[in-house]
Amino acid sequence: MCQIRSNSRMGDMADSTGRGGPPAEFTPYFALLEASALVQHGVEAQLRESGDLSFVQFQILAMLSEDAGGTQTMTAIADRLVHSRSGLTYQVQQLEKRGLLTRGPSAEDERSTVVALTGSGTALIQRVLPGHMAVVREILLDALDAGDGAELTRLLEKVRQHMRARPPRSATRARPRG
Amino acid sequence: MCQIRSNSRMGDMADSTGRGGPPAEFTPYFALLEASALVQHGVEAQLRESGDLSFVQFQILAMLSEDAGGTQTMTAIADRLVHSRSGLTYQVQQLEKRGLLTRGPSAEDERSTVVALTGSGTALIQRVLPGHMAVVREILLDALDAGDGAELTRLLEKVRQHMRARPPRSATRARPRG
DNA sequence: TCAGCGTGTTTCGAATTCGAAGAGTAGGCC
DNA sequence: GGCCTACTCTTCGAATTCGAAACACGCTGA
Repeated sequence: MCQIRSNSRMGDMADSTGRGGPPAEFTPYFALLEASALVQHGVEAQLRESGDLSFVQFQILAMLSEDAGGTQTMTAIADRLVHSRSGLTYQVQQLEKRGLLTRGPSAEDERSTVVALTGSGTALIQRVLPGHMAVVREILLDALDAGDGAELTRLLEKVRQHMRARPPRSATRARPRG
Repeated sequence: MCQIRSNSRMGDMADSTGRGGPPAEFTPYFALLEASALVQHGVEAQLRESGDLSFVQFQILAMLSEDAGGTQTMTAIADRLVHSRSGLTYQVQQLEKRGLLTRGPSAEDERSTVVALTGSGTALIQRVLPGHMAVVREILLDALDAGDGAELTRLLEKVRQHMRARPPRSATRARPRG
């Protein structure tokens, strides 16, 4: 399991072009990517061991388990995860093979596929969840006191809203008019 | 390009097991992963358009261009990126095919492979870099004022050091005896 | 010198990912 | 009704990723 070691020298990137640029400005960029990668790796190991789930699979099951009904359309799931539609189709198929969820037609919109958690799926996610949360605490939250956690959330929320506001660059490109 | 939509309800995960757990505690976790994914997607699109590079490939070239000599061993690169050794071998091969870098034996340690940037590689990274930094500013840094950026860096640095301090969970497993 | 272990890298097979293309439904407009 | 655009999902092929195993070198100790 390899990981980003340090980002201090990455800040010198600006030197390559302008020689003496403001590298400090980009430190949050590298820090963000590195921290995220480290967290995700740590979490993946635990999920694999405890429930033979990839992080993506866990996210799908966890998202379904949030709602009482435990049903979502493919699009609703894809919009919240970082995977392509085709990639989601693949993973949902895998989970369906294992009997953790089912797929069926939607009553409201016949184009849609409704994904629903099964009893096995519910049981698995509930079995995995405590350990998952423990690992998240261990590798991430323990590094922060309450104030830091709130501050980090506030900053990342700003970032999220900023990025959500701009077009995804490759989805639903600017309509010809209006 | 699909992305995580919201994380507010993911916080209810705790309800699935304990019913009424402290979901707010885990908000930084989801916010971190989501923000990172959004940033990375935005950056990838630009790199693909401007230099036909994946994010990983860009990272490799950028890391090499940091040092004046422009040489690194495979392990040194892998330790700083989030890819397996085998994955790094693959990507370095791709870049070598394009003439952006070369591989050769190390004088100091004959087990090592030394990766060096070529003139083409240097030219490419310097051509791509300004646009890359512009996109990073646009999608990430513009969301933060100077103080926020510094604060975010401080928090992520805490997280990084915390995570770097613990064993990677699957590398160099606990030795049989001290 | 030889065995044995740790380290550095690549090869190999399998799993996962994406984008583009295809099939089908929804809704607006004539 | 018929057409056209938008939306939903899946299939397909290609690229990328990983872990385990293989391979090679370096060091230590007998």
